[in-house]
Amino acid sequence: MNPRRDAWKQVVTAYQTCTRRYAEMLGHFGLTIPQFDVLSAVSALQPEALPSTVAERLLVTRGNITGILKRLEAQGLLRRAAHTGDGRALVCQLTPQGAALLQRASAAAAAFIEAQLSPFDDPTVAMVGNTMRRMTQHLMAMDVTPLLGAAEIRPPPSGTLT
Amino acid sequence: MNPRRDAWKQVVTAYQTCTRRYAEMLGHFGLTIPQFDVLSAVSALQPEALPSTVAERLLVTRGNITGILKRLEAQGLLRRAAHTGDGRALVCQLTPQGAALLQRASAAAAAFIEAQLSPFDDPTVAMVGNTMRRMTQHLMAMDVTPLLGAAEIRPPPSGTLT
DNA sequence: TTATATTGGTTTATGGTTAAACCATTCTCC
DNA sequence: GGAGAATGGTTTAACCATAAACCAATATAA
Repeated sequence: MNPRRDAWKQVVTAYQTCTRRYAEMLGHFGLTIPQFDVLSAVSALQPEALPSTVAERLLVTRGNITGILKRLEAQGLLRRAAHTGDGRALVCQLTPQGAALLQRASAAAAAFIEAQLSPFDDPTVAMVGNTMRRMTQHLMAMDVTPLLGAAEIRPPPSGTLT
Repeated sequence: MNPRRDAWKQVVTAYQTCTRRYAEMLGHFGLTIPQFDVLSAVSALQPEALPSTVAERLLVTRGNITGILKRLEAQGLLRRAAHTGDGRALVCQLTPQGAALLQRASAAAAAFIEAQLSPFDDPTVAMVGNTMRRMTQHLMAMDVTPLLGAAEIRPPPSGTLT
């Protein structure tokens, strides 16, 4: 119908399709996407990978990271130890198994993206990337209040009913 | 580092940024993105909006839809009634409040996408959309097994420890 | 018709996500 | 040194999502 809106819909569909295939691929390593992302971040942030730094890097909340780290630790892929010198902080480190798994999963992840982009030539990829970079900038600066009509009188749902 | 992989990263970032702002916008109407999507689907599927049809349209599982419909019904935006003629099926219908809310939220959603795309001219938007459409096709057909190295010997996590 | 398969919907278990409240520790600054 | 702010981490409540098991009703087929 609207060709511009439809184009954005194609972006959404491609992203979602990619995410499904990517999750399927990482599943072969026993990892979810967030678990792989956290392992990667911890590895990249050595030797001082604090959970809060990982959260900031991945653009998620601290509370989110807590659970993922807990599960990775339960799987023996990662250890958390008290930070010497700051009683609040934890330091995360990959176990040898975690490091080995990450290495294999990272290679597969890189190959996945290569394969995903393989039908497209460099100028096309660059043009898409550049457009998306500008779009992110624009989205972050965008003011949504003028889009709301006179309609935001609805209170957030109060009572909780399962 | 790798310019092609970085370009895809820009797509991911733009999508995630868009999703955050979009959720923030719909929050002014007391809706989450999945709730808005379900309301839209139910409206579009009148007069025979079965939960399973909604799930198929939104590319999510049936079990997912159950909970969202329950919450929308608890908010008085939607009703579920037994299907006359098929004892298994339910028929979903928006309440007057649900229909009114959807109309206002839909207008805002359309305006959001317009605003999001406003910095870009038609050829640019069309090029991105077309590339993404082709990418979706390619992703769906892609075989991931050759990307796995010799590494998928890892069993899915067995024991459950919170 | 009766056995079997399919279909529509829900539930359960696991996991990701947020916002908000909270605790302990550290930092700032008077 | 001590009051108060800021920081690192966890917990809780709410929601979304999946896969798998399950139930009831319908459809298929023998």
